[in-house]
Amino acid sequence: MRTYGQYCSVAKALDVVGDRWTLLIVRELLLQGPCRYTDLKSGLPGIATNLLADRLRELERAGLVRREEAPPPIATTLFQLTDAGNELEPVLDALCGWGVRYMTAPDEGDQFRSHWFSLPASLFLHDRDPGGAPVTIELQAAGRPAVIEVSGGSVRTRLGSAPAPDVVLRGTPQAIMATLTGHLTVDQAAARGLEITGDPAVLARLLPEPAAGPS
Amino acid sequence: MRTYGQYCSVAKALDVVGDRWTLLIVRELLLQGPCRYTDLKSGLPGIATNLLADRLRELERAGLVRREEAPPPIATTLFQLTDAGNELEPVLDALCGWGVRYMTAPDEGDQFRSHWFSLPASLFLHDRDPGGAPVTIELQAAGRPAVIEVSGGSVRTRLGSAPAPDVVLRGTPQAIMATLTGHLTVDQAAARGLEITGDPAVLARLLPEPAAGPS
DNA sequence: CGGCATCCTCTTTGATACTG
DNA sequence: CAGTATCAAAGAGGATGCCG
Repeated sequence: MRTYGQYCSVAKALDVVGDRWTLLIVRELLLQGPCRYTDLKSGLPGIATNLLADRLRELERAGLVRREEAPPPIATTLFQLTDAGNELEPVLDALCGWGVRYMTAPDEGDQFRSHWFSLPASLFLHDRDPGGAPVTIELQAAGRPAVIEVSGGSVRTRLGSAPAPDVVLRGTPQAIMATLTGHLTVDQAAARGLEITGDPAVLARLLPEPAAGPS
Repeated sequence: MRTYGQYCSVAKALDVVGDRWTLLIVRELLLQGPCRYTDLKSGLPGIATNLLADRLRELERAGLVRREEAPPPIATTLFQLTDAGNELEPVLDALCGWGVRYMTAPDEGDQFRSHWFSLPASLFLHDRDPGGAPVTIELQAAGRPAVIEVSGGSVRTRLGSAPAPDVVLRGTPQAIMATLTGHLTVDQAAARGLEITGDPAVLARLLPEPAAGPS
């Protein structure tokens, strides 16, 4: 394990989570909760299997990940974050917030997974009416649908469908992302192909004030 | 430039700043302001010079760093962060906050620079009496002294000495770090060799509530 | 299938030396 | 001062094999 050899908090943090893929593995475990090896691999398109195994071992040694042998009938290994691992969430949030500037059009060949909407959703959506009735928004992009559930002022996202969502957003990951992050207004997004059905007031309650310039 | 190929804000951020040394270079430019190549190298003990040159080029191409040829009489190149670069501060803050858990004893051979106190200082010190008189605290560890300046509720740190500091902390980087982050109370730190001179009330005004367990 | 380990190639890094 | 050049070592990526 190569370290920076600097007595600095940032350098020490990067000694532990600065290796390639490491923070993305933490992202998966944060967003998905306890995961099987195969779940991790499919949530991390592009990772080499030996690298995933290596990193999981390192994360375990560092005390960020705990490995649990689920008993039969499950009979599989589950990987989950420890407290120290969960406490990386502010780091992921900050990176997510800084990285949205690059979330314009996907690059050629970019992969996408619906649960990746979770971080931007909780980072950018805020309930302006925390006492109001709970609402759900279904997101339909490539792959599986996702649901944003808002209640009591908290915003949570999970994979799956809602029985009767208040709003459905259907379109490319890019269009949905731009709407969630406030990069496009609802009208602008609709004009670019985002299908919006349901109650517009729910979106007005949650979406951030859109930024100045369009695009 | 190797990318993760994932349409996710975190992955896109790491595509840009995820390489080894990159975030530490940003740290230096954030803490030190515009820097000469040599200043950067001495603030990044352990970096290979070709790697520093490579990274600076990449950071410039990515629009995080601007290179400026200072005219004579200075006649040197200055590297400074652009707005996009400066906006990485929340990422550095989050990493710093998460990394303090590893700031126990320095590892064998760890290097230290006094300006590295800046991040923990602004992260952990808070002025409980923002209307009170401005105060300064001088930190004397290895290398050059540093000064924490508190006024109008803001906490700033710079290299150098204060003419008449309200408090002087003198000791190992570890002892000072533990005190600033609230890992040790003033009394505990003093018992472990930290020399504290000046007005104790100033520290009480600024230091965080110390955590439960000692060490 | 789930959870890796091995083998091989290619790229990145680190250390050192040298230059305008 | 601000890098470039060189080279060995480490790490990443990809394919495939193995074992319960």
